[in-house]
Amino acid sequence: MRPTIYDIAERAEVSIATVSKVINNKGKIGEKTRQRVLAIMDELDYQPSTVASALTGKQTNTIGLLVPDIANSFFAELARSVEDTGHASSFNVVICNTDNNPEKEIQYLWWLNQKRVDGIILGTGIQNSKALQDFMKQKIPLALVARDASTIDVDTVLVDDYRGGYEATKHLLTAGHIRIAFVVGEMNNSSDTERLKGFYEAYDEHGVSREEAVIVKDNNSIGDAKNSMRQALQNDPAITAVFALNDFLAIGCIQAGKEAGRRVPGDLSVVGFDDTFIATLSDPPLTTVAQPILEMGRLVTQMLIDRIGGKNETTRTIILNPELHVRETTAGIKEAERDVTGS
Amino acid sequence: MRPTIYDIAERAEVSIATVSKVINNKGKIGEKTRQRVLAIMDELDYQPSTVASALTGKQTNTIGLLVPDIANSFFAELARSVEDTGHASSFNVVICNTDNNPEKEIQYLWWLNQKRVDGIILGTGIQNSKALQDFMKQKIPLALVARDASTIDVDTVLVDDYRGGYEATKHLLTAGHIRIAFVVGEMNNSSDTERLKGFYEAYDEHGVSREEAVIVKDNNSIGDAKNSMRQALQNDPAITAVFALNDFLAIGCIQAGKEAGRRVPGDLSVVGFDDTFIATLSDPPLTTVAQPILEMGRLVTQMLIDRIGGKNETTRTIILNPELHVRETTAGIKEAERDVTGS
DNA sequence: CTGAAAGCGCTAACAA
DNA sequence: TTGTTAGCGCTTTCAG
Repeated sequence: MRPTIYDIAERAEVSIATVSKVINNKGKIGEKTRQRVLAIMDELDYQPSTVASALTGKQTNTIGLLVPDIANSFFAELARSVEDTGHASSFNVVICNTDNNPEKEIQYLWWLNQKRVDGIILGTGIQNSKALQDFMKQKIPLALVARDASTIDVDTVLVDDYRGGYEATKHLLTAGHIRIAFVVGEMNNSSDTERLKGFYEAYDEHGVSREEAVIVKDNNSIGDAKNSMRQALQNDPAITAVFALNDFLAIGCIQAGKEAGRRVPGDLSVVGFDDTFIATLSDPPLTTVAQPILEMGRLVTQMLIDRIGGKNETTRTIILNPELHVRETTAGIKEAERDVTGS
Repeated sequence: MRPTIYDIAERAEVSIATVSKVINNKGKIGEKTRQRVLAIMDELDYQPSTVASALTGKQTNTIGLLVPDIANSFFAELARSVEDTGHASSFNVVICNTDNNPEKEIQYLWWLNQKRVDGIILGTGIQNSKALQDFMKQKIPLALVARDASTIDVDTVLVDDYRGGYEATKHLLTAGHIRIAFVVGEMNNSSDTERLKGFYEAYDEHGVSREEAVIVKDNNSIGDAKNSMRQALQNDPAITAVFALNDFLAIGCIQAGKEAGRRVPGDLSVVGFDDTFIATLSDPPLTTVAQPILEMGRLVTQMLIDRIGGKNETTRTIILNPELHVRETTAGIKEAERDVTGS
């Protein structure tokens, strides 16, 4: 069996209280006894049980992270950042894939609560806000990332989605594009709707009728985006640009464009969102609205840890600015026409 | 404060033993009391503390997963599979990013031990095998995935790397390629060396001198693979094909090839390894040796859970077959020549 | 500086 | 069928 504090105490001929003190170096203990205890702990490969100490009111040093799908690069990169930041403060992180399924979402919440994690980061929308309210009675520190939930009072880190949508669209409109496809997944969260608002705002500002915009929905997979886009291109050949709400969708659109004989960016400009590593892998490299993923992860995690530690009286919301990274999937419409006639 | 078993007992006017029994539905309890207790538990949002029950010898229902980097698609997909499988049996998973750093590796191992996780999946090499041996004295169930370690006796799931290397190379040799670049990262694990053996085996079998092969190393990042490959192509223009040990490296090579004016697959054929989702995103879609990632995750996790549950007396090793997925980055050397002359 | 003892929330005999 | 009680391994007063 694993040695316990009693084993150490016995071998060192001291009381368990003394051992406990050297473990947490608290109180005053003679240097000699301290060394002796330390030596024995080492000799027996002793490790204090987090389980036992948690029972006495101490932390579990574990936080939970809910995301829709860790296999999705955006969340994988976010998770990496969260874990790194947690690790730096001796926290472990438990990952939970919710698939945006409301039942899984709250199930995980309660599971984590039962395990007495010290805090939870929500990187996923919580569809069932009533259930969330209920859960919050448990008073587990919570923090939100990349998803807004103005109805509840929690620490939050997000990107200015409205602005991201605006910048991307402005980039396209300025290049002369009029008929732009707005490619979105389910459109079931605040990020999507905010980006759409920014999208329309740019239209208004450029004096272009919102009628010119075409909204394309899909089930948020690359394959489906490709199909929807192909469809859209058929129905409406006047489309010369697309703004996709994440890099995956954008790549699906590029594929659809190529298959439809459109050169990118010659005949079709594409802007994505997120700037995960796939944006640079794409051919051509994808112009996209970059979210500072690593920083977002770092910030939420730090906020959560601070709150766990009892700092942070009032809840805070940090809004980061997205940044348009212009690469090679966007071109001016003039250029496009020249290309077309020239060939 | 959160309600405890005492609160429930008091309100229900029964003893804590009774409450405990209904929680775990053990022993015999009258249907009436059972209902009453259940109702109260529900009313108070009571959740038994895993921490407390773990202290009495029960499981924590948590497993650890060590990987080099969750942001790497291969491991992200693996993690997803592990988490799904764990979830189905009510286990949560703690992720640990080791960066292949020996110190982080064992640190995580001990952390997890201290938290009394029920088992650990190693999806990363453990460089320090002496430290591992030491750790194993703790008798925490361990399982290995995607990495061989014949020196220690643990359940293992892996892919036949030798065969994967052989198949990929054979595909290229059969197509007429002779001078093939073998692009690898650090070459610090058994997978890499096994694949290399398979690579050479194919050379031998085709009666081609091993001298024709050129080994290209890099620091296992896409950018570095690109640089190394560019270099290699300059030094040795006779290279007509590359076998890269993962899809990232393969994409780096495609980029290098394109920049060097080589058409893919016209002037340069590329085969990757893993078949993560980026293989299909690539342009052109990447020919690659597919590892059954999801199945690997499912299998290790299930093995580990079985062992935790006390089944699985003897340790097992499951070897899965990789499968060459031929897509569009490989072409015959003849074809390539025709292309060149024809243009 | 060191130790005795109570208690954290739950499980599991063992009684009743 | 239900309750009493002794731990699980550790922290934390409070005495010495």
